[in-house]
Amino acid sequence: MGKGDETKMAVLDQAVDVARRVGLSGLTIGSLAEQAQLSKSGLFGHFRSKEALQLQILEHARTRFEQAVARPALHAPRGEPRVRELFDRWLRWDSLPGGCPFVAAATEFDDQPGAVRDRLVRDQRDLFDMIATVYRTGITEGHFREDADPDQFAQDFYGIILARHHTIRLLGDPRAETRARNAFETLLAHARSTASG
Amino acid sequence: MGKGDETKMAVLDQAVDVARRVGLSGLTIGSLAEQAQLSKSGLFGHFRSKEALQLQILEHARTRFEQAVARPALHAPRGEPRVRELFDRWLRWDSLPGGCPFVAAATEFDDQPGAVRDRLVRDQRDLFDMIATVYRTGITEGHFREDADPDQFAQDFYGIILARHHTIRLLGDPRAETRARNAFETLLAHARSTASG
DNA sequence: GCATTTCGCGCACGATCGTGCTTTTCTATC
DNA sequence: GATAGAAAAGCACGATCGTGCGCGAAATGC
Repeated sequence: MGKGDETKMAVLDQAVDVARRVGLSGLTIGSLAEQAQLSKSGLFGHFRSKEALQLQILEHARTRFEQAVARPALHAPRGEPRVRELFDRWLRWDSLPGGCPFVAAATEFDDQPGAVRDRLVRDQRDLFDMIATVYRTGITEGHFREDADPDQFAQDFYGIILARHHTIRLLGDPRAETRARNAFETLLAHARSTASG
Repeated sequence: MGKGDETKMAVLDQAVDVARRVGLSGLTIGSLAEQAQLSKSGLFGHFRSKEALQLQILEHARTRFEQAVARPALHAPRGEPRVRELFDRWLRWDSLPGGCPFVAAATEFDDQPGAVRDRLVRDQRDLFDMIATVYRTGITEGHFREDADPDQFAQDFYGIILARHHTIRLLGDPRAETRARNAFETLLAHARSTASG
């Protein structure tokens, strides 16, 4: 990896952190350059436009998410343990300073058509699919009821995370963490085959 | 109401709609003036700064929310019917073009200290308190279990709404609506005294 | 160790941002 | 219908936005 890619990666690393706090459009090239200790044009040279920068930030964030959440979760035993690991790691991911960058980006771009939104949609869809898939393996493992809808589970799963995200980040209520875990336990209990009804 | 307040209200009406789509900081005075068919300075004169404008947009949005969601819900019979009415109207509120403006503003400002954030925190807290209170009356009415935590219910309630918000607005998946209602029914079933365990 | 590519900086551009000041146009009151 | 006061427009400001060009410095390949 040459010098160029090296600084580019360093910039993207910081950019993802900034995007967590101010979002993808709140992020400005000037301020990002200042934080990276680069000139505005020096930084700009690595990306050919702001939109390209935003896209690469998303891509970089996705890589980080896969490293920190998705891939490790898949190393847990199939079924309920894997679902738990996924949830646990997701909460930690969202607990990093600024929260999950995808949540910020999603609310920013859900009404602004373009390449960024398209990319975001793809990522979000993959996220949902992953939850549903992990849940499905729990069904085949016999941990969960067979008559359950994995997509329903995915949306419920994500709702718990989102509610905690909002409650902690805006209200700063630390009990949101416990409530999220409570909700998750209830969700699991409802999904377990032994609790089927 | 003089001419001034009249146009001011008209501006705020449009501003809330714009804020639903682009948020409070995405909103620019120039574009808002253009949409309101006013000159930039003509519009600006009604508010003394952009922050003041943002605060008044929030205030206006809150008024609208109370008219469309909170107050009508309180006219429903105490207990479960009231909770249902609240949920139903909230979904309709979030289904207006651009979605709930508070969701957009919350993710925008949860990391930016200032008067806007303070105001937002107060509103969000009131929202949560309202859900919890409505739920509490359901306990005293004997509709819900007595050993339930109203704050837990509030967070779960809001999570269902948020998940639907994200899924519909970004992924455009119409099934999110049904899933949200399913989740709500499950939440209620779990809260009912007859389903206590 | 030199030649060549790459990288980063300085500078400048047009546009737009939020915000004031001054003037004109409209409203409301007598 | 004249007049005082409010409302809106016109215009300009400094700042910052994203973006381009050209040059020196640094890294890379032979």
